[in-house]
Amino acid sequence: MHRNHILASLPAPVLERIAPHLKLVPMELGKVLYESGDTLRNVFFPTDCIVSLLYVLQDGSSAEISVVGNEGLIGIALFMGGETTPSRAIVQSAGEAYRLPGQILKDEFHRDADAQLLLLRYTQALITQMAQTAVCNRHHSVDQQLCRWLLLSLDRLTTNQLTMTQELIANMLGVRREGVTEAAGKLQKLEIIHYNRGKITVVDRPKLEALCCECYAVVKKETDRLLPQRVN
Amino acid sequence: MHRNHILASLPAPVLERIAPHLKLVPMELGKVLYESGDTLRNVFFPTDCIVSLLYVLQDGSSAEISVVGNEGLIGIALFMGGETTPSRAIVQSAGEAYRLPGQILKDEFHRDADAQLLLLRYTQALITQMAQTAVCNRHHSVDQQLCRWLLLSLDRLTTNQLTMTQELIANMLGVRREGVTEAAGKLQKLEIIHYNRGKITVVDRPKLEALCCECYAVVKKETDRLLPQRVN
DNA sequence: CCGCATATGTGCGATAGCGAACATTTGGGA
DNA sequence: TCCCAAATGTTCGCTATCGCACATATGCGG
Repeated sequence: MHRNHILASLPAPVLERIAPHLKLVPMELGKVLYESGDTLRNVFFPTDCIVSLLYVLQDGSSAEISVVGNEGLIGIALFMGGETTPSRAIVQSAGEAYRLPGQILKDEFHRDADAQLLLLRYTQALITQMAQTAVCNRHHSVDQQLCRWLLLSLDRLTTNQLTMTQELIANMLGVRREGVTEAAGKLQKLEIIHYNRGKITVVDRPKLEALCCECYAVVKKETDRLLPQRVN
Repeated sequence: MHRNHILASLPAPVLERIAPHLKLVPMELGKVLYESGDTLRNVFFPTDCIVSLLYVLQDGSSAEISVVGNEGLIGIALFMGGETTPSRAIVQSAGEAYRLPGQILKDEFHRDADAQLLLLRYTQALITQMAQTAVCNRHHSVDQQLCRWLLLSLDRLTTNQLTMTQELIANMLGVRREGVTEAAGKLQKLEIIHYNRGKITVVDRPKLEALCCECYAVVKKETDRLLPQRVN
């Protein structure tokens, strides 16, 4: 359970109480944890998977508004009192996560002040990520945003390789697949990444950070401030 | 105090306790309530003013990530545990607001469960607005976004006239002033709005809603669901 | 090891928005 | 009343991204 930073940071008594209800479940690539408007029954604490929160428009176009890995949890709407959200949560990188019935977390949220503070601070970090995404969408190029996206993913993985087609990345970024092809081609030419049929390997992370817009660093800094126990 | 929906919805005992600390203060156009990174000392409950939350990039360009009027409050980072946020809060439409020392609200947040639920649900509504803004920034035209922005402002005013130059709107939307001029010109030609040197009058709201992208309605619906006591 | 579904590459015209330069209008203060 | 700063209007070339069409490459299942 220590592999998820939120679980690892919960006060011992809280963890003891919820432990019996935690179940490690597989998270397959592409699995939808919840659809826009669904009533949330469970929350998920990723250990080694990555989940994207997407907003989907009526015409089917979409944009990723935040990414969740082992630094966080999926289902904040439960303790925020909303029960549902207008977003879709989809597994972007396969792995595992601890599943917990929402009510159990909700109970602890109201019972333990430290747990509550932790969850609220994580939520604020998530808010920062969403807001910065909004600005990034407005002002930065696809090239820069791809760098940002790769860094966000990299931070949530233990390897430097991700399994992800350009088509899927395009969906996340809310741009055309061709745009991603072009941006990724540039990065490959610069020997920063290497990719092949859905496998992307980042070979020069420093250069990736250099090409990226400031949005990545802003969010990372704020997340580290809010959740200092976080390792990544 | 009933003019702010959050204050109006607080449990009576809570309101009684905080009332002595509430001070009605003027909110002048352009006033910055807090800068990115500032430690928040007070929270503000607008009665008839509008405050924008902006994210500002290093190069000075910016984008509005949410709007707060009498349906909400400014300073959620206080009870979310962060104390600061990377955003700027600026008065977009003059008026008044109740100012409250942050610590007072924080105390009530931890003391009264109903007050806490209310504040958290408002925060979730704000999250929805930010996320939808991110998608809107990605996929919709300046024309549509101007409509959305006008509707958001209109909802927070008692009149159908707003005091706002195209230059300022451009800052909010994160686009060029000329882009706003063009979009506003179209709306004026269609007899939907009328404007003159910083005064904009909306004369045909239904048409404005028809031209707007879905983003406005999505956020409104979700806000109404989360905060049913809201009048607007 | 063959074939096909899937992933990636490329080219083209169209367009929205940008950046800059400059013209025009207008209302409030000296 | 007049003037000037502020607000709005207009033009032009430029670039990023789009939408579409189609070409090419490649790894997995039979």
